[in-house]
Amino acid sequence: MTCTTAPLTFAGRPGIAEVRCTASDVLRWFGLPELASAATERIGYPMRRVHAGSSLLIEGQPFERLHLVSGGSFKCVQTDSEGYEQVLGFAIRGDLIGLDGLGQGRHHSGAVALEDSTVVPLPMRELLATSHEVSALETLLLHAAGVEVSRRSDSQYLMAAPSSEVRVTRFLLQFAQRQAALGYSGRRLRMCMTRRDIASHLGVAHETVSRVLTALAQDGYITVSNRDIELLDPSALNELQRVTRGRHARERHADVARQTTGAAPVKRAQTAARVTLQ
Amino acid sequence: MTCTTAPLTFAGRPGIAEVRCTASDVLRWFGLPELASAATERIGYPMRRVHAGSSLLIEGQPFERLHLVSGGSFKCVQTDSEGYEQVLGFAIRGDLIGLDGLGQGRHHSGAVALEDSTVVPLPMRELLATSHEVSALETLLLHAAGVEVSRRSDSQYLMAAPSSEVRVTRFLLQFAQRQAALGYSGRRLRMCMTRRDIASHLGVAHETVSRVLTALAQDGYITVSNRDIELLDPSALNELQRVTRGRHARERHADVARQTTGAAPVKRAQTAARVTLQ
DNA sequence: CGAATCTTTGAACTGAGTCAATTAAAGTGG
DNA sequence: CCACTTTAATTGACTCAGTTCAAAGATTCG
Repeated sequence: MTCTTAPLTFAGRPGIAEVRCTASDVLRWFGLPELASAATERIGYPMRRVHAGSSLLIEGQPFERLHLVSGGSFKCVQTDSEGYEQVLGFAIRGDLIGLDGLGQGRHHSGAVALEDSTVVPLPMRELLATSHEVSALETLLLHAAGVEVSRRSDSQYLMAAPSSEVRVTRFLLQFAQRQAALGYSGRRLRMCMTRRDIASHLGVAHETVSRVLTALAQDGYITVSNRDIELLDPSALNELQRVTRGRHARERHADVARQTTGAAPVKRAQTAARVTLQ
Repeated sequence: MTCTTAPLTFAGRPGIAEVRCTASDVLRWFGLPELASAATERIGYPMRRVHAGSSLLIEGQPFERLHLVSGGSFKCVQTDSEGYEQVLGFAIRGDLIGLDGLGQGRHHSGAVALEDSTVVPLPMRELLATSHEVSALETLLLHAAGVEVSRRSDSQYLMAAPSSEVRVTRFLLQFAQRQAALGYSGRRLRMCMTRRDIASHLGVAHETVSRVLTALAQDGYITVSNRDIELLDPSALNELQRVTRGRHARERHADVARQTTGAAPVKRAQTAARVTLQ
């Protein structure tokens, strides 16, 4: 809930010089290192810490700056009139938060830190002014917007999946891919969000997320240890994920299960068999 | 599938001068009339016709221009490896199509005309060049990106709804709102898409869309005549739409049904009664 | 170390998906 | 303009995946 507007010092200790970074750093974190130049090297931004659980952005707030996540992670949420919190997505290092504000000058969604995190607040006014001289920043902005739209498409694709098993699988693969793109392991995942957050994002009950994860683990596709998930068989997961609405969803699924029967433990194999028999 | 790249003449008749519009027109259609100026008046764009059922954009195509819908409507789709067509959204007059291409320089989704339509193709290269002098175009671009992100959030909210009844209701209300914003009636809706398209967008079976619509009609909330839908009781629909995951969804629903019992025909009232009794 | 939150698991019920069949609408071509 | 085909929409019957409710572990955090 706290959202200090005054310039923050690192670790919240006043008197210590605040940590800063350059526009070049921003471009590199965002994934456009080739745009860094002497000009961007001269532009500096202060950084800001956000503690686990506190809000970086609140819905309805006027849009004044974007935030680049330089460390940690966030969930982007929209709270409806009943108090239900819809998770729209998760932001990790390199992601820009707040682009929805570009439309109406007001944020339509909030952002909550999932762990202690750091961001680079980028004042829009300044950014726009500078971008006329330094075209790299203009490119950054448009590129970011495009990436955000694409990412939302992916989320829509997630949520449209016919079965919750497919939804969870798609989510795992997408998350793994993003981690891999940052240079982390695409197999050993540390999930920074709760099951409830995942459930909200996928549009299912949180118990279902739990059940699907244990089911996938029983099939030998993954291992689950609390928030640590390892993808044992990404290609098999890829098959699972492909199942779509309309065409023989169950058959396909059975096929996949059958292929891995050797590795699949008893309980789950029965399910597959029962399905196949019909 | 056809996607002519050569400059088109109106109604496809060669020899007739092509229909053009100015950047001022574009700004007005998009909803930013206050940005039109003498400068934008001097910038001209040709327009293009797209026949019902043909593709304006194909997935994977390199991103070269945005398209402003000046008449008609489109569905934006993503086709997965199994051939299943996921509808990401619908574009009507004033909407910009193709913003997802800003990210990777390549379109991740396609666009298909739902009826005979007209668009204004805006070449990105030209747009970027001009925007350095005419800031209205820069504003347009950023504004459009923000609106697009917000719109996707709305879609995610749609798809996350716990029951298909809520999903369809939210969709109707959102669609009505967009029509109203364009100056059309927000009550009498002409749905330009098929039930299947709606179903895909909401992540439900197309039969379910049909059933929900007839159910809503039986309750007296709407009337349905093929693609013409009239919202009889928007405020009641608003109540329905508010139902979220987790808290007494059924109770709430029953409450709503009870309020309108007077107007509600027999069959549906029974349903409500049964629910209330539990 | 206790409180709170998160996670898992079980049991029961039902909403919505699938399959199937009929009706309606919209094209198509003679 | 009217048969004919094709596609869209509705409706019914049946079944199961997933929600809800409940309760027991696990983990985190003051």
